[in-house]
Amino acid sequence: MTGAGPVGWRDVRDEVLGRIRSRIWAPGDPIPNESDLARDLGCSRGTVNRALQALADAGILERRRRAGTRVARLPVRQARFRIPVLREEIEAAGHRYGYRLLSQGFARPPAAARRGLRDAFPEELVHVVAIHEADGSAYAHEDRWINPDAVPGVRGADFSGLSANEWLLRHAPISDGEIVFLAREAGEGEAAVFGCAPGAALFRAERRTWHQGRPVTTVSLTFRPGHRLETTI
Amino acid sequence: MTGAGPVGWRDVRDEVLGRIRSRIWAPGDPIPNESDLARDLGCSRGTVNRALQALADAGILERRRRAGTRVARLPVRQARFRIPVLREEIEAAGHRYGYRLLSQGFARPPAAARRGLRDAFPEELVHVVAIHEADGSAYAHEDRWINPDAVPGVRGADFSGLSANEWLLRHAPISDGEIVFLAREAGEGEAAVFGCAPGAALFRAERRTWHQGRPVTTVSLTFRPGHRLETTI
DNA sequence: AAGTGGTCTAGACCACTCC
DNA sequence: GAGTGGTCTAGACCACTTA
Repeated sequence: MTGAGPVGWRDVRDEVLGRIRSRIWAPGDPIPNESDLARDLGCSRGTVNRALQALADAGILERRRRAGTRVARLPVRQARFRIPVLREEIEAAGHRYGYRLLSQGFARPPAAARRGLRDAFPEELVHVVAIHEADGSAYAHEDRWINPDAVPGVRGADFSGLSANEWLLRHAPISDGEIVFLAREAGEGEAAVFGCAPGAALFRAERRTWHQGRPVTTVSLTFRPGHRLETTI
Repeated sequence: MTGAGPVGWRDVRDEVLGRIRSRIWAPGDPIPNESDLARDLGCSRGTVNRALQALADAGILERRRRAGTRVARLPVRQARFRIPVLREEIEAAGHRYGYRLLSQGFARPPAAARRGLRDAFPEELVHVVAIHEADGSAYAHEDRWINPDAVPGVRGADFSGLSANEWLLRHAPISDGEIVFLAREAGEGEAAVFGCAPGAALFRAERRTWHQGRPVTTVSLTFRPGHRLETTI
């Protein structure tokens, strides 16, 4: 390295990436330790550390104490996507957001919903069904169960004006969650909501969240036909 | 803070998270600057910086120079998922992986595929169609177009034994990419491959990748009925 | 103009792991 | 035991933004 100018961690990252792409360092190969790299690149070890951590975080490098740093054999591609509140997603796309509460109650969840919550939770849960609209037509159908033991005050909440999603964001802390994406054929109800044929392929996201081990909510969001979830690597 | 013991950046992160969850710092509120926090928590500014950067990265905080750090009003949930090579995904699930090349050629892509590649690319592309199997039955259908200008040697590559996916991982560097997930109704060909009814809802991932602005490959992966993409928040 | 986060440095100690 | 990455520190300068 005889490059001029300041050396930031992004420069180090790009330099390392370049050496990997040009096969100077091939998949599986060890790369020099941080101190040597720092001397080589003309910066401090801290800067190299930051760059290599970013690359390890992205799956390009594998690092282990004492064992050193290696180029990953099969670079694990990762993608990340934001999960916006539906209202923001719709408004960001330039459409007018609408919300219609179909039902709000207190009931025993069916077996399918119970399975999703695992762990312990009361017999009866708050059940909310609603439609999110874009420019007046149905955008997504929401079917949600909320554990009142984990969310104080949810029994008295009114979800006719504010969606349960946004209400929960403000009132229920969350520590963990999982999401499942799948394709599903429209049932009679969904066909009516979306004005499509029964059996049409719909995109669905099922989300379950916990707070410190206690199930908080499980929600199933079914999107109108043609919905696409886009993300960047 | 009168806590004893060493203060690591994870401790700082957890302390800040606790104050947010207990509403000491509510959504939209500004939090103290890094120097004050460091003095308060009994550590150096660098440690605070690392913790706050992690929280900002997770969407919990919003930070801007001069303007300071605030608790995000609508915490943007983010999910991240790994995109494993299909062989690994199938083997990790405990199944036997199989691969069948259906066709490999050189052709003009249809309009739909051309649109996906945007930018400039040659008239004719390498076209690969294959099936990935789990325990002998079809798991995913792959339809891929590869830009020979961006991937030297792809014209002579043989994808009958090694999937194009793995071949490309070893031979084609990638700088950017995008993925789209959607639900789609099975056509005649897919119904035959998967042994399902035409019109069944199938989960599909479309991925496009570039290297330094040049399109490398576009691939459409259609999964067998019932496929679920799972991820963690 | 001034205050904030972004980053680099040089040094240090530690945890982990492989030999 | 020894070498590696993980992390903390104290200080410094800079870039950006807002008042």
